[in-house]
Amino acid sequence: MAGLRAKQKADKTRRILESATTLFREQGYDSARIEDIAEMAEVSVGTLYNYYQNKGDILVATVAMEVTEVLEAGTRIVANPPLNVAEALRTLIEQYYDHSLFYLSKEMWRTAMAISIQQPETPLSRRYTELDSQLCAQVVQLVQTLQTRGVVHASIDTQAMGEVFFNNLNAMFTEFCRVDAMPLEDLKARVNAQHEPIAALISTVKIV
Amino acid sequence: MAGLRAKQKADKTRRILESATTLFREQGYDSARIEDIAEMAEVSVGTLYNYYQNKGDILVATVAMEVTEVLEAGTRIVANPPLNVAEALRTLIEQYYDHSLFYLSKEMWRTAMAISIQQPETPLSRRYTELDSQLCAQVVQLVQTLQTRGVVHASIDTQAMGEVFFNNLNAMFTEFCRVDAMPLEDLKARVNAQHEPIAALISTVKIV
DNA sequence: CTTAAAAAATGAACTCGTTCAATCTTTTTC
DNA sequence: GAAAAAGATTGAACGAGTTCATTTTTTAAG
Repeated sequence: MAGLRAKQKADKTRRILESATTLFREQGYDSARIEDIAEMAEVSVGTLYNYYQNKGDILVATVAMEVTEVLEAGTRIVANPPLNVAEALRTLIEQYYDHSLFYLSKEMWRTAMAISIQQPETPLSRRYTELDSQLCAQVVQLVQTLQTRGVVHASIDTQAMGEVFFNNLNAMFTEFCRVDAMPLEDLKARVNAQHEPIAALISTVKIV
Repeated sequence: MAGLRAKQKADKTRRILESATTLFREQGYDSARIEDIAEMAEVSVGTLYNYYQNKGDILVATVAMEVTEVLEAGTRIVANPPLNVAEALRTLIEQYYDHSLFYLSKEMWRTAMAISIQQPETPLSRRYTELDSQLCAQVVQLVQTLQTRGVVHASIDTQAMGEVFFNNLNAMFTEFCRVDAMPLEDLKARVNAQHEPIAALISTVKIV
């Protein structure tokens, strides 16, 4: 039996991640004790620490899964975007936002963001930062594509423009997570209100 | 002696804050133990907890001091800004950035940001968020003033534009704090590269 | 000035994330 | 197939933030 250990390892990795995610959602990150996660995953506390460096890493692993899926869905939109700046931006961003609460609660997002800021040198925080860069690159790519297709003025610096759009949508998402009472629709409306006038500025298609 | 207690209280509050800030800077936030902070401030651990809710609150108190000073300095710039969009933005933002490392190290900023995201309901985190809003309002005010003075196109939505500028400068500052090796000058240059093309777009003064 | 009430200070005890020496299981070697 | 080597598991012990019943200090009342 060549892969016995490998199989057991994969199984335990999954069980720990699932148990943790369940408990994080049910009782919140802080209240979910490592001991409880280990018990639910049917491993000892020590074993859990052989699979994840620390409590935060378990959470960031879920985030990585989440962002990876969003990136993939985004690729399709960027490849063939609506030929209207405001609408294209809105489509991509709503895609991001709609997916964001699939695996993670607001509280889990807040904790993940906090960890990635506070300990930027841990492997999983590096991964988080890298995924963020990829999301940013995707927004830049969208603006670039729109320029190539002639709906964004040729004079526009697509790199600068895309980065600013991304930093804004990201900051607004952070605020959304901060305020438990804010619904997704408010977030979308507010970001759209910010981006629409700028989209009009850089668009070749003028609305009368 | 009417104000004996009040005087002692103020004195202890200050001593705790100073001791904590010193130790945070010297050994980093995590390594500075509450026990050591209490000892340096010449109070017991229990007393320290009568003055601050938890370790993070001591740090956020320092941040509040920092941001308050920056806001004040910003008021002067906004009242009488350079009559050139890119330059006005650059002046205000460099003011923010230059002051940012006066009381706090990058590591302290990271921790403070992490706390304010993760526990948004604590009183001092609310204060942090409020100060952030004020900074944002100041950037919006700058764009507004520039529009009133005729250097920003009348058609521009100054609220949206200011918010986007602020979210961007804030996101870039966060990244600056994440990367220990990044010098202040790089941060300024990068933000300027992002804002300059947008400034040109909204400016009435065209550069040939 | 004495005494009662209120406020503040104290530090031992508690919690929970994390570590690591000892033990057990799987794989490899001959 | 037995023995040795490598890998994985375990849970008691540790450290640091936080709490709270008790003690001490200050203020107010008579």
